[in-house]
Amino acid sequence: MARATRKKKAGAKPARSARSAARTTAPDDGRRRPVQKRSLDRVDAILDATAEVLHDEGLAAFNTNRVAERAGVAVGSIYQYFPNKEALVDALAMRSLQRLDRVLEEAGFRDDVDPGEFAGKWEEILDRIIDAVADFYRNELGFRVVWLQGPSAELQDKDWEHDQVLAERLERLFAEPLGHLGPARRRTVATIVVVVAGPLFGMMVRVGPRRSKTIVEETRRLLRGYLRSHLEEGRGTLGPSPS
Amino acid sequence: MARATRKKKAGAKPARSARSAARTTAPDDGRRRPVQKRSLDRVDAILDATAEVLHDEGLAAFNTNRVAERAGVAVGSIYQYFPNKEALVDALAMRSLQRLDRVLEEAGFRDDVDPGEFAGKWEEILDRIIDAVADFYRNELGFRVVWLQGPSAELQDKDWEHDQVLAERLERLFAEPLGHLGPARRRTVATIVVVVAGPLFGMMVRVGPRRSKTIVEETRRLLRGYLRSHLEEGRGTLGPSPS
Amino acid sequence: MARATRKKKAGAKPARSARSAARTTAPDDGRRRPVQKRSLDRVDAILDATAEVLHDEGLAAFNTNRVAERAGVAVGSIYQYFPNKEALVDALAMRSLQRLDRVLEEAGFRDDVDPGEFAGKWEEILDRIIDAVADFYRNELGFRVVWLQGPSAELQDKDWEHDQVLAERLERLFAEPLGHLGPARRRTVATIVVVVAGPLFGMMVRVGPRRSKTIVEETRRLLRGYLRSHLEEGRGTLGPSPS
Amino acid sequence: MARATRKKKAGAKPARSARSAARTTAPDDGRRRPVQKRSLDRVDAILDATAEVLHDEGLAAFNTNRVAERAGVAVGSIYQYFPNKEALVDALAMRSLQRLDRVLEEAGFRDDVDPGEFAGKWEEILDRIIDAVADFYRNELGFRVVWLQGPSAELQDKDWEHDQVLAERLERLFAEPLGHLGPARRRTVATIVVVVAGPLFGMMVRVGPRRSKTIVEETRRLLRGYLRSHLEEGRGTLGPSPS
DNA sequence: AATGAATGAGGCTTCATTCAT
DNA sequence: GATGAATGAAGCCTCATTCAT
Repeated sequence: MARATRKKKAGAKPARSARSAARTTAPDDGRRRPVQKRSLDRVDAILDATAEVLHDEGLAAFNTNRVAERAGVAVGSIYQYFPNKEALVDALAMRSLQRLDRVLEEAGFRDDVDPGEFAGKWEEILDRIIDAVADFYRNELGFRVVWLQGPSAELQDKDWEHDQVLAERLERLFAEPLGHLGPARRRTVATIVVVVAGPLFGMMVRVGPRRSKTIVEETRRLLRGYLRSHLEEGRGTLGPSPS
Repeated sequence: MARATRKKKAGAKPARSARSAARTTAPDDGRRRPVQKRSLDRVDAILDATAEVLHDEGLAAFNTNRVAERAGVAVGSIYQYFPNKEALVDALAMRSLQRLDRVLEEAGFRDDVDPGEFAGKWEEILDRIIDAVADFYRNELGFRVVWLQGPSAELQDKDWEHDQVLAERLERLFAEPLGHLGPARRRTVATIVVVVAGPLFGMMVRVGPRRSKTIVEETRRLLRGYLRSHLEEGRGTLGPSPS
Repeated sequence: MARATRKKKAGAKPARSARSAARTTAPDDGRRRPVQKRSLDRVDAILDATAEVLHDEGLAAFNTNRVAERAGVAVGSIYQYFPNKEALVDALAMRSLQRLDRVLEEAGFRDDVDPGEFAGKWEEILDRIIDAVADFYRNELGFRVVWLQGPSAELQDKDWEHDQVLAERLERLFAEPLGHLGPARRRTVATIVVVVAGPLFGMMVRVGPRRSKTIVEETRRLLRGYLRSHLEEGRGTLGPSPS
Repeated sequence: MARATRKKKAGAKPARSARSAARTTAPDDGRRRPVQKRSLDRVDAILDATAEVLHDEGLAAFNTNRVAERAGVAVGSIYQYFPNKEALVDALAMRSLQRLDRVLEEAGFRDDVDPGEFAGKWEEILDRIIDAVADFYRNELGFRVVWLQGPSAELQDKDWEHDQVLAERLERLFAEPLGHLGPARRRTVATIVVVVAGPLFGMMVRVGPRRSKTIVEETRRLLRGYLRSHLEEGRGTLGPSPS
């Protein structure tokens, strides 16, 4: 959940937590509502405004006054919840990351899944993930904006950490079928899958819907193929040929 | 998602690592000019300083006075050659891109190559490219800094355009063997190869040399596998199995 | 020139040393109220907090929120009792001044003393005053803080006025033995005694207890000597020599 | 001499030193010119403006924009020479202190004076000092303003240090005739003389010229008397009686 | 052409004060 | 009365850009 990053000297009154991460992706009623509506509380409003400003006007035009204006609050209110300008971007990033996690989990990429079970249907899950994340990239304004535009060194670290978490999860789920690779290589393989996916989703957003569809298919092929090549090697010389 | 990680903060003028990639590798005309040195003219010095400041101190600390100081010139001199601050980053980006092009061409990824000939030895060329670009990423400070760190919207456009150029070239070289794909899809496939390569090279730089080697191998496998899967499909049911 | 030295910076809630000097020493009415405690009512709590903040964190860090926090009340409550920030410092100053007056009166420096009687034992009373005031300076946090640190122009006026009141009282008590001086000069002499005493008390607080004792003695000598020189002049050529 | 206090990160280009401390007090031509004229260079102009603002509008109204305005320079120029607002006050204080030193030295209170010689004419020198310093207090705008109005904790430390320096000098000059006091007590006596003088000079400035004259006389009497009382004690039981 | 001091608009942040609860 | 979140004016400081030397 979005939560102000605070470093103030004195008594920290943590911000009213902004939750409702799922809201974003829940196909409430069939009609996809414009995500990023007027938020429930001020923190969300401020983060939404941050995303909007970054997206609409760019990093250069991103300043506290602009954000306050867009959020419909006074500048001072920003500092009630965030220690400084940078914290805004950080918090937005974290909120997006957590929303992404939610999306991934709903798509079946979860820690609590039985690895054996997962191995049997990973291709199906991969498909669902691709669709869900593509959707997420399209709708979560903050995500594109922060991660593709102006990540600070700290954010890049956070991003890398998050990638590692996802890679670990992937690794765990494939631990057995990829057992023939050493743990180090297995980890690298998992990381590559995670890392490579990013720009592909980015492409999907950038291009029109028609081409986007093609990219989804190619992403599927690329990732499936890569994983399969490793899985088959583990299974012996002869595996079933891919469709 | 993953991008380059940067950590250093201030001071510590690191080995002025910008090494004029183009010149370095091109024994242009017999007369070897002093390579690996402080740049020959002011513009280069300024761009080198730009890269250094961005790399060592981050986007936030990047300003004209800092650059002038690092470059050993007066602020005013910057404005002799560049209309404004942004132009510095743009120029650095373009210089890096040109150097990358040079590296790619030297590795055999050229427009003037005969497509037929290329088809026969593409895997070998791909390997050479991977090695060469990995090297480039490691050594060209400006490249990492600008492209992996804080690309503005404009730069992202430039980056995308450059990717398109490379994708077109790739597409042309593979025009015949990938003929069974429509031109649109063929273009997408080529673009994906180009786009996906970026973060992989980024990883190579980020991690230690040992793991970097593994990533190179996996990159090879990923890209070869992807291209091969398309190539084989075009060749009929049975293609020669890969080594 | 010399003024109180302050060093501490943040945190470290020191023993809430404000001790309601007036109450402390005045067994007002038989009912002993809890002394040396957190102040009894909000106004006192707020003024105590004002003194603490000024003392511990300095004038720059002195603000209404900080005071409210330290006092354990809401900012709004400050405005229940004080019209604005400045009024806090003013009120603290006045409270300290009143406490000082009380101390002086207890030491025998009173308006209701008979001048004749006073003339006979002024040296003894002066000694008592010096001891009592030195004590007061040491214990009354607010006093040091406000008067020795950053008195505004207005406060300086108040200080000056208070000095005048004390000087008048001194003048009245010495009216007869100093009759040979004109009233104007008599007034100046009295003022000088009062004004000069301030920094001497300041020194006593600043230095260690050993040196403080020496300063007390020298202060005694300085003031006694000064007053005596005028008194003797009035008494004719030959006065009894001092011990 | 006034000199910008700089703490900048990078290459410190010390400000154009502002000298001409003496100018202030030199009775050039009999007519006392309004001291604090338009200064010779920017640093002096800025410090003069600082003094003026502090004096005319008070500490509360003292802000960088106001100073820049008064000095007739851009805000940015202040930061060319001073790291921050506080440094302005510090520098002003130091400039004044150094001018005071100059005045004291011209009045004969110097380190290079022979102690024996000094002992013979100390009363005369004391008179000259009192006159000169009284003059200085009256004319050196910055001095009154900084030392009597808003000294920060740091400034108070500096002030105390300066007092110590003067006290040491005094002690040295009186080393022999006050030999009967231990060094510690001798030091205290000297310090008291220095410390007590401050508020007396302050008074001289505050009151009208008539009363000021009286205060000068009383100051003379107070300090002479105090020093004499110690000197005579050292000289045996019977010393020549003072005039 | 080179220099770098000067400029001043603009951005970040603080904090006195208000006022709805 | 008490509370403390909200407000937004005001102040500090930075830094892109100019221009006299």
